[in-house]
Amino acid sequence: MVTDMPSRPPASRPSGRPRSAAADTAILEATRAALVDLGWSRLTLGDVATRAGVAKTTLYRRWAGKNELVVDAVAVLFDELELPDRGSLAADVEGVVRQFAAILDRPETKTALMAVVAEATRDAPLRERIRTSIVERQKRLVVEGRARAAARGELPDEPDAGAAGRAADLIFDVVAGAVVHRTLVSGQPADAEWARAFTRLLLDGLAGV
Amino acid sequence: MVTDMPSRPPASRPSGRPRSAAADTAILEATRAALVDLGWSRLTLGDVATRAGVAKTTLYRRWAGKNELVVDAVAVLFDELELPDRGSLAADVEGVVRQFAAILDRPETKTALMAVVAEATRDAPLRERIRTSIVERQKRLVVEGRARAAARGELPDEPDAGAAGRAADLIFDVVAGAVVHRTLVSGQPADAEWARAFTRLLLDGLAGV
DNA sequence: GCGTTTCGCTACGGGTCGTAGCGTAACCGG
DNA sequence: CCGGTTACGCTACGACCCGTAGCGAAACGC
Repeated sequence: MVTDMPSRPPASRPSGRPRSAAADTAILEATRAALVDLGWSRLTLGDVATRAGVAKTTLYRRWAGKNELVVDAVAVLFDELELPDRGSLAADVEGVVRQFAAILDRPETKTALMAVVAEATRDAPLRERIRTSIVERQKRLVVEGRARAAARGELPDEPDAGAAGRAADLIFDVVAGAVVHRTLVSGQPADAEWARAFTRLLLDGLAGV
Repeated sequence: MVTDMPSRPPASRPSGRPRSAAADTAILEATRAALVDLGWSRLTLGDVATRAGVAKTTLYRRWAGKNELVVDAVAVLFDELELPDRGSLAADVEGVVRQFAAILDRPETKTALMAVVAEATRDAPLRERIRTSIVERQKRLVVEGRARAAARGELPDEPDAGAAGRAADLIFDVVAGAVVHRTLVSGQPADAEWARAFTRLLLDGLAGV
């Protein structure tokens, strides 16, 4: 979404014809459909506009380019992420893994996520956009699961806030990275059996197996 | 490399002007340079040909397209991977992490690796090419490190070959995935401190920290 | 020399990009 | 009801890159 809000909260009626909210959702939906049919590289903005029943110029008025559009189109899929309390740290870890795996199983995300990450290596604003709209939503689950485990007494309390943050970052990179690598690089499904084995490894370590 | 070898080993002299080996290396080198300067998306084959001092048609005679070319150009960087025996499992794990991190620190690999992986989700031959020329070279280190640890008695022997293979796959996805995610998604360096923390997590597990 | 294959070069049709320009539509205030 | 303002649909455009065809010249083995 393009955030060019004038910094005036009271009665922010910009006067004039308002942007069609229906067009926004239609465009994002068309983008996901195009990703499924064509993949990242063959996807063109002209095609998306046609699918959405919208003029190409309208698309360019709202998004700077392909990268930003696809990030927004895929980001909504991460809204469904949530972590019900399953009673134990092991069960919660497995729950997180299953959630990540389910999203990465969709063809839209398979082809789009790595592509935008690749683009983000040379585009700081895009990197920030990905961070806030995708990465942080995932990370929330990890932080939440850790807090629960600490409350249950399964993990030692960490008084140092800085160290706790670094630990959460590390665990997040391990969990998300493993699922992504398994799914996209190794090209094999992160199914229930794999999730169980990964959880055991994460909790008990290499020596514990 | 295009492997259109005629299945005739004896005296395979195809008669005619041989392909310039110098052109191959010049093209791959020019590709890496272009990746550094332009990144994946702005890289064009015409530009690579110009940089290499080679006609564009020559490039198309040897590689099917951008994907295949970049995979070959980046693959050679993984040749330097090796795992000197550092005496303990922890030290060896840290060594592997440092090696992966060093390669991912280069701007060529940063922008190229995720891009080709994204393309590979819709291109099975490309996936196989990546597997044999990049992934397997990394995986070798993990298998080797595990064998050493077992010989030292740091890990229990695994008589079942199938289970051992699955375990190696899992560990590889965890190690490589964590480094990749840390570097490219979280956008932070996998430095010595991080490698140490990760190693401790991998060996002792969540509870051990 | 002869056949064969590669090379450099030029040229081309086809596709996508991102933008400009125009007339029309929607919403607001007076 | 009527200007002011902004969004929309449409068309057209130059610029760029793609991938290939066709040519003459160069580099091998025989």
